[in-house]
Amino acid sequence: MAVTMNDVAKAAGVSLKTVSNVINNYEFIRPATKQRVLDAIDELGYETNLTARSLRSGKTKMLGLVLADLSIPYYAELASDIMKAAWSRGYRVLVEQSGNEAEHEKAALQGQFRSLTDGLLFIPLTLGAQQIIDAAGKKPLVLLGEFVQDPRLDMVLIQNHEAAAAVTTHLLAGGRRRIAVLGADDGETTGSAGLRLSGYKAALADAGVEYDPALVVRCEWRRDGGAGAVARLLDSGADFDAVFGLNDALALGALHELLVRGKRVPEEIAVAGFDDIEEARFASPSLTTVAPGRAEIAERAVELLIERIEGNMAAPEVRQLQAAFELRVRKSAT
Amino acid sequence: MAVTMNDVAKAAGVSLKTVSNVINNYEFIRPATKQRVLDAIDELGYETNLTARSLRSGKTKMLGLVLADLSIPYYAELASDIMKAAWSRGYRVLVEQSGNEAEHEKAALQGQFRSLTDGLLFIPLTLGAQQIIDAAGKKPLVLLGEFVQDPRLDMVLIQNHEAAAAVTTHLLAGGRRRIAVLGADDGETTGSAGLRLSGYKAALADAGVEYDPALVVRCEWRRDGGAGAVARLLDSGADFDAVFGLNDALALGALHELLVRGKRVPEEIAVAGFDDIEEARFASPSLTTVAPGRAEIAERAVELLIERIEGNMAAPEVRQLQAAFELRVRKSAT
DNA sequence: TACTTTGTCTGCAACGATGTATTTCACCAG
DNA sequence: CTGGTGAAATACATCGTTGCAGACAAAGTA
Repeated sequence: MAVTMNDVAKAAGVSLKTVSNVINNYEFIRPATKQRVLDAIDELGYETNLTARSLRSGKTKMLGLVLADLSIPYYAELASDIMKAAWSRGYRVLVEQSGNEAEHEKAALQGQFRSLTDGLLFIPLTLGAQQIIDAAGKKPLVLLGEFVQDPRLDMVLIQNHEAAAAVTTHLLAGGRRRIAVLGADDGETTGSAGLRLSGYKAALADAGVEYDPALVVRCEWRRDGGAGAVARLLDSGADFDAVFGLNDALALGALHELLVRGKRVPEEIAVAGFDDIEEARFASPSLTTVAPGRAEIAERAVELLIERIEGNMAAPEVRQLQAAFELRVRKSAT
Repeated sequence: MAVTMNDVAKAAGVSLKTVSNVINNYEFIRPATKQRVLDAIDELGYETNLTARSLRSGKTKMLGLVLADLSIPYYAELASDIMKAAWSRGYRVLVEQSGNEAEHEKAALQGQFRSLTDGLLFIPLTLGAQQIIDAAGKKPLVLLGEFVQDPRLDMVLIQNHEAAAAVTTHLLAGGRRRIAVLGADDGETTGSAGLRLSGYKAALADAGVEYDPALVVRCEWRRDGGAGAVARLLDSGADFDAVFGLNDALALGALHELLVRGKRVPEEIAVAGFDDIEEARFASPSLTTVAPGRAEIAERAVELLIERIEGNMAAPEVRQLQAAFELRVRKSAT
């Protein structure tokens, strides 16, 4: 059997509660007593049973993180940052993969996953604001960067519109006029895709360049999606001199397909992405993209969530933060 | 306050214990009673408090996973697979990033992290077998794929030697004779680096090609490490017609640097890696590499660990499994 | 009829910590 | 010497489950 507080208490000749007090840094303990307890802890190799503490205190010191899939580089990198941010504040992170399915997202918002965590960081992909509000329990919840915008929810936002506009403006400045967009529907206006598309449109309008819906291609936000979309564009004989992948995976897939097809990048066709994943820097040619402020998002989201958990949840003023983005100009679109 | 078993019991007009029995599928319960309890659960929206269950039962239904960093694609992809494998068996995974530091690895083996999990999947990078055995508690532990080999520990192994030999043989078959190796020390014989290096040497020997220590470059197993290593090779005027990165990140970094320097790949210099991360398929040119059986490793490791957790731990026969590997020939080295 | 067996359900204690309320004690002012 | 004060330590209940032992019918056996 494991060593318990009781064992320590006996060894140190104090009450169980005093041991608890020492461990929790209770203010009023005589240094001598404290030392005696500490020695006993050392000697017996005692370690607090976190499960018991959780049951009693109602806190687990764990944050939940719901994302589509860790095998997607952007999420993996974000998760890594979030775990570090949480760790430095004494929290652990329990990751749940939604696989981009509504059922899984809903399950993560409610249910037992919640009971294991003190609060949730959630990157919604299929659920809308109302569904989230309906499904979510009472525990703190912070939405991340992507899909949903709603005045009733705490969130840390990516500047989807502005950053996409910046990318587009950069392509336009390079003399490109026929910029294909990968990963959106022509009519889309909400979610990451919609917001980024609207940024693209706004930049075109600013530059007096006409918007051509034929250059907007719907596909999965993965490398193979990007590759397939570009293949279809080329096969259809569409005329374009640049490709804007709404995330880096799309852009990298497109880049690959273009090169395979013998197109020169950026001479014939420029390519730009969105996310600035590590891979972008080492692509050949290196990928021009926009860094949405991943580290800042992780940091602020964790901070905000923990504030909600530990602070008076009574202060119900919704907080919505925006991360600063930064254009990263590289070889694929100079 | 949350709904407890007691509330359900009252609502259903049975004892608390009966509710517990229903939830745990105890055999002898009259269907009518069972239904009444189930209805009450539904009506009240009861959900088991996992913390309380853990405290009482001593099981958390969580597996720990210790790896260097989720931002490294291979680990992220492996983690994703592991989480899915665990999920399908009713377990969750709690990830801990060691940051490749001995202190963190040790901390994860002992301490509170252990108490949150029923067993541990561990990818050791700095700790040796003896240190692991000394540090580890009594809970089940399965080592993954990489570093350590020891008859006293359960593990699922990558065929480092054989797979590296296969890659080297492939390069040799393509007519390459001066194959640089990135990510190892000349003298190294243990760990992933040592084992892969020895596979490389063996393949050379088999082909009657002389081993040149000057072609073995030590560096960090990251993209920038690979890029830097190749840069140093080129600057030193070394003569080589192929590069074998001991993992894909190294190879991709090297590939990038070679192309930046105007080398033609694979015509002048072939490049091959190890791991077959998703990114390898979409590099330009696509990366020849070896798939170490990631999905199988995840599956078997989880299976083995859960077997240890749930089975009689009394059966102390150490199990060491090997995953099948597969060479993936692509454009960077045909 | 009396006694076991089987099925169904219940009560109590316990997992290992923390919150609240309370007690003990030392110290100092009046 | 008493009373008041605050520091230091303690007692007890409690968080929400599950393990264990037992109660109590109904059914089977002798």
